[in-house]
Amino acid sequence: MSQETIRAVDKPPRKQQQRSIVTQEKLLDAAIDAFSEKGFKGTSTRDIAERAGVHHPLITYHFKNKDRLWRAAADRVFRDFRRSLAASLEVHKDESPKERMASMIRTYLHYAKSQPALHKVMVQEASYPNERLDWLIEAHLKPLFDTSFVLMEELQQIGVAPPGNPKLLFNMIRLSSGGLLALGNELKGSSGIDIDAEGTLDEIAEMIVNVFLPGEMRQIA
Amino acid sequence: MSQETIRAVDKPPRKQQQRSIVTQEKLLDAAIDAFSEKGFKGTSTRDIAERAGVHHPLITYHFKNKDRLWRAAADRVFRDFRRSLAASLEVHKDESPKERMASMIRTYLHYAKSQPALHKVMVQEASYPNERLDWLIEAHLKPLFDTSFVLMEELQQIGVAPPGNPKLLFNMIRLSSGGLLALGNELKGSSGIDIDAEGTLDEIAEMIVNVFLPGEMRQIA
DNA sequence: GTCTATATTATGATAGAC
DNA sequence: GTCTATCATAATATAGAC
Repeated sequence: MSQETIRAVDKPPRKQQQRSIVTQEKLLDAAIDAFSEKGFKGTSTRDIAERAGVHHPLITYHFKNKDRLWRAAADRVFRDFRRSLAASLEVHKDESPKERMASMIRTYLHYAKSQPALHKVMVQEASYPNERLDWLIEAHLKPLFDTSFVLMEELQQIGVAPPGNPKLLFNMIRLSSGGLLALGNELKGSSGIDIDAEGTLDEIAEMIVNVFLPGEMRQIA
Repeated sequence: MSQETIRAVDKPPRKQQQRSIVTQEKLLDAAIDAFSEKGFKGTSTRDIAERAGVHHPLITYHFKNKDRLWRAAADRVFRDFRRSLAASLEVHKDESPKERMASMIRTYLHYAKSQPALHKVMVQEASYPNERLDWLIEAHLKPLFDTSFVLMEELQQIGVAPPGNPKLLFNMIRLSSGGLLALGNELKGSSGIDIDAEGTLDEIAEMIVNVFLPGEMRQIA
């Protein structure tokens, strides 16, 4: 008794809790992969459990049901990405708007390469109206996009980005970037583009900046 | 007996065959919608039969199995699109390369708006390696893309399109266009963009041409 | 060509032993 | 916290009546 009390204050988590966290992480990793590949309906919880190397009733135990597992998986992907993005924005916060947007694009590309679910999950769920999509928009997409729209407008005002609806322009950047990575399986066959080849990612980043932010910067006052 | 023989030469299809075609068309329409929304695995043949207002064993009767129904549905979408594209190319065949590509983009946008499955099916199947994707690439994507790559290079040579890998550039156009239409459900909530609003499609077309084909045409010799 | 009935397998979720 | 056993439902596909 007293031993346990001392341990609880000293070494924080008990062995049981540690193992639980490991199981949850394994399930989340597997869920992210499975859901991004086959969508919510196309994925079975048994498949997820198998990928995680875990018995399938444990999903109910840790996440209550399939829907909550999906949300937990999406949370992890988007929270993770937001952290990467915030770190990148912090590093470049004193640079020009063009440099800041360019580094956002690079961060997005690199994150989406290591975690294709970022883009795939959005596309899978957006393919028909449903509650998960509504939740995704409110919880993650809107907060993420709103700051980008402001930067986009700024870039148009100083003549770096082409004119037109800034929200449309931003979404075009996002869809080009995410789409090229999400369609890796197809691009090799249809276009001879190998997304995994050395240098391809940088080539894509450079081209996107070139196309969407072609203007030279005008000095402000 | 003799009546039937005369009819078979005169009025071509028998009543039975006509009804069969109608049933097949209804099933194909339903299949295109369902597969593009929830992917191959996420769609049940029962759902397709219900949407078509047909008893589900009829799918086996007309298409043998789920896989062949999917291929028949994809065939219809892509064949249809190729016909639209060919018609458009024929109309603009004597115009400048820039005008030809611009009209290709407009054709793609208008077709993908009326038939979102064109883009959605590609994205759904490309999300993980599988046989249907391989078939789609060989049967439809490669033939469709190869001619576009040539035109893209031409546009770069005359300074209309920005430099860089022309295949990458073409895919960016395709993903921006198709993606904006396929993500209609999301864009309204995340970005306040209403894809169904009067004029939005033209606005998108204009912006894509602006961004990807910004150069003025140089006169050749 | 169309339908009902059914075989077989997969799926989400739960109960209860350890 | 983990496992086995199990239930109810839904899926693909087939057989055979009409």
